[in-house]
Amino acid sequence: MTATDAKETVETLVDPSAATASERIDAAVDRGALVTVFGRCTVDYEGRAASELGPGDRHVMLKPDGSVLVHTDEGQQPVNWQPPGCTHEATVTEGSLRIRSLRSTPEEELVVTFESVAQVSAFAIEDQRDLSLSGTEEDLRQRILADPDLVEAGFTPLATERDTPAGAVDIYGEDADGRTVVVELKRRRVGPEAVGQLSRYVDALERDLHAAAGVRGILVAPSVTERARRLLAEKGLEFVSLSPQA
Amino acid sequence: MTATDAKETVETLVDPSAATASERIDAAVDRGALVTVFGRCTVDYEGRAASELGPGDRHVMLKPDGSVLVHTDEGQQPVNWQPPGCTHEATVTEGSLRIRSLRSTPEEELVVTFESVAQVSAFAIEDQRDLSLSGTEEDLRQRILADPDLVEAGFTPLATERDTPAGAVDIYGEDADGRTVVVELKRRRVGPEAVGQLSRYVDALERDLHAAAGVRGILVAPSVTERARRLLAEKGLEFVSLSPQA
DNA sequence: AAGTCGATATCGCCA
DNA sequence: TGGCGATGTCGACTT
Repeated sequence: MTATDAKETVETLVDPSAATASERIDAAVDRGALVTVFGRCTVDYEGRAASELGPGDRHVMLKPDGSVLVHTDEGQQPVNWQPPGCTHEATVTEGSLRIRSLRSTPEEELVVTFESVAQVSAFAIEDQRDLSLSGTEEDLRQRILADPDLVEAGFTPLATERDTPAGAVDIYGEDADGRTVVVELKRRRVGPEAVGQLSRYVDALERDLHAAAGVRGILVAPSVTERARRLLAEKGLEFVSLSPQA
Repeated sequence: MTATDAKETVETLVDPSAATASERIDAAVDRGALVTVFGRCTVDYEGRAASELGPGDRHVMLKPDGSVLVHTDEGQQPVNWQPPGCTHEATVTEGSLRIRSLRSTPEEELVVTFESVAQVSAFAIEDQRDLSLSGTEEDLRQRILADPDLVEAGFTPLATERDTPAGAVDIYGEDADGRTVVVELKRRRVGPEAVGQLSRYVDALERDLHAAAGVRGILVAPSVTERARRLLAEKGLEFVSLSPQA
């Protein structure tokens, strides 16, 4: 029932007993393997919220960093999970395989109880994880800092992440007339929330600087929704269409 | 190299050739199985953003609903993915297994190229997926509707999800003096963002109702950060401490 | 299909 | 560790 490849990178059990599954899972977790269990199970969670999930076929993944993912046949998101930093424990409880995952701060518990186990696999895994990602808000920031005229002719950035009582402003600067400008960046089309965010920063800076002259607020994004456009107009805020990519 | 359990719920290949892996993956996807592939691979993504991921050991999951998840040894979130609704295709390209996943609206492509394949599994999966979850914002709403005095003595809810030009208000009602009240609910401790949201609704309603008398805004959450507390005070908004659970 | 907002959001950064 | 905001956010619901 055990198949191990030449490099010992994978160990797989098919239809293991609860006792065998439990032993192998604990051993694999201890040696830092990524473990998967497929079978019919129920799931109970209690922590920030609480949930119960009745019987069904699920794919459970235990990662070396202490995270747990319970996946059904649908959805990109797991139906239940535990974040990194948890401790896992596999036991045989009333004849069934049970996997229990605990974390603290906040206290959270996830329990998966198997009615049957079709497969258990343990993978030796190593990864440099050097993901290079483009098209982010940071790329949009760099694009503007390299050429501030993209926002407006004569715009001069003075700081990024400038702190205010309402949070940090993406780009803080001044226009050709020397007026203070707050720029809020979004990598994609935005709705009312982004307007609210910009508005908060403008209010906070006007209070902070005693700027009776007024602080200009510019939302930079590829586009805005109709509702957002109206909110911008009502607040006297501006919009400049720009994408992270040229 | 093939192990199939009595119920044919799982089919697993260990160290398959690229050709064998490719065939079995396509066949399994076609029959609606959940497919996992473990091996050394690179990942390329292009769509809303773009990313490249160099060689490393990863666990790839293809779901029957068309989603793809690429997991490394760390993190609850996949390092790369594709949402439900994609079409998958496994091929042998230049001698290597390559899995390509496509979606439209927006156009997005994910390509996983394997240097080596340690294991391929196909799982027959069925699930009712009847998750019962408690401790949500909806629970907090129900708690208040059942006993409005929890917000304030004499508070009368008149509508939930009442629409305004700035979005839908969680609970819309009036106080003992007949003044309009907007209640924004949060299931957990909140920061400046929630204050901005409540503020937007209050502004929009005052404009909408020509309420010169003023609209009261109440944030209901377990707690608020210091910054949020100050923003509430500056905007003349109120806070009531309440959790989803009694 | 697009808009809007909740989420056990997660994740990364910074004080 | 908590606060704060971005995310290829996802997912659910409504229009």
